[in-house]
Amino acid sequence: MTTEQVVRPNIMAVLEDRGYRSTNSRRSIVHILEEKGSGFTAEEIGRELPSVGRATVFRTLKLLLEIGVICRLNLPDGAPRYTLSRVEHHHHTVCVVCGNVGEFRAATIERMMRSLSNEIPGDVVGHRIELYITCDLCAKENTN
Amino acid sequence: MTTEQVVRPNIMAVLEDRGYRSTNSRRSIVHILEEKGSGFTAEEIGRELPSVGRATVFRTLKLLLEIGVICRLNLPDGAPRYTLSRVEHHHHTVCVVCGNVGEFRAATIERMMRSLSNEIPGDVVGHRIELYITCDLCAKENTN
DNA sequence: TTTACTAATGATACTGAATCGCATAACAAC
DNA sequence: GTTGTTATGCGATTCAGTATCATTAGTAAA
Repeated sequence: MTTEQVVRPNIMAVLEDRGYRSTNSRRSIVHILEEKGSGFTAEEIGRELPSVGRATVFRTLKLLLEIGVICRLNLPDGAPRYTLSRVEHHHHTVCVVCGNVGEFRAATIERMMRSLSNEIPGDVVGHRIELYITCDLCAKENTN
Repeated sequence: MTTEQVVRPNIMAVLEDRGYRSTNSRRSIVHILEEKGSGFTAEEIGRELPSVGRATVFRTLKLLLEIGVICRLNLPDGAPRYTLSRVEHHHHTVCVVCGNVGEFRAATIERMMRSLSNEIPGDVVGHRIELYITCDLCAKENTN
């Protein structure tokens, strides 16, 4: 399994490379994302940037999703949460207590998913795995 | 892997056993669910039952979710879809073309998830797996 | 460094899914 | 039937996300 931090590409550079403009709003949104890192909602970002329009927040998140630098997590309840995506293909751990989101990768899972393809009626084109956990921090707080 | 149909409990009986009333609206909603079986949205049900109030459709689906006879599937886009849940613990296949939802169970997955627990920081309390596929029907239509 | 083009923005209105509050209706037990 | 309570339908409301559109601000070229 791999949980190490991977050097994150300069997000604004990625945007510009794709022909998108480097604007004030985008820079400040990206800045917040890099601060927060994981598990933020669109609303949270809007709240921290009152000068940036609601629509722009959503537009920017959509853009970042498309170019793959963040990913959206549809938890069973509540608004979708976004996470900076550190590694190419990965899955998420979600703490059921505090809602914090982590990333992990496990080669064994990928191998197994590929072997499942033979047993599923149809062509498997992708998969998504979420692990629900109580994170170490929340576990500790509970025992105190 | 297990894909066989399992005898489904009488949903209305389950409701009544828990002290909920057997009402007209609930009966007709449950009836539709049993007809459709998988991959329906709340809106679809409401459309087929114009005499039943919107709120009641949502209330009933929520109730059925709570008692575990259906499950909700949050696909990356569009409204959540519901499926009758045939077996206790299972996962879903979603056709990326037609949106049809299937169920599967694989002991190997469960074993692996359990072994993953040792490598994840925190206590794993549950998991959710979705396989994205193109189903046989859609694959066939494409080649024609 | 101006000019000119066009992408991006913010404000606002709007959509669509889901929930809330409430007066009324329907159920279950007697 | 009578009664107490649960469930309902309606309409208003919330909340995430999108569409529209006039205006602004990047960008590249003159």
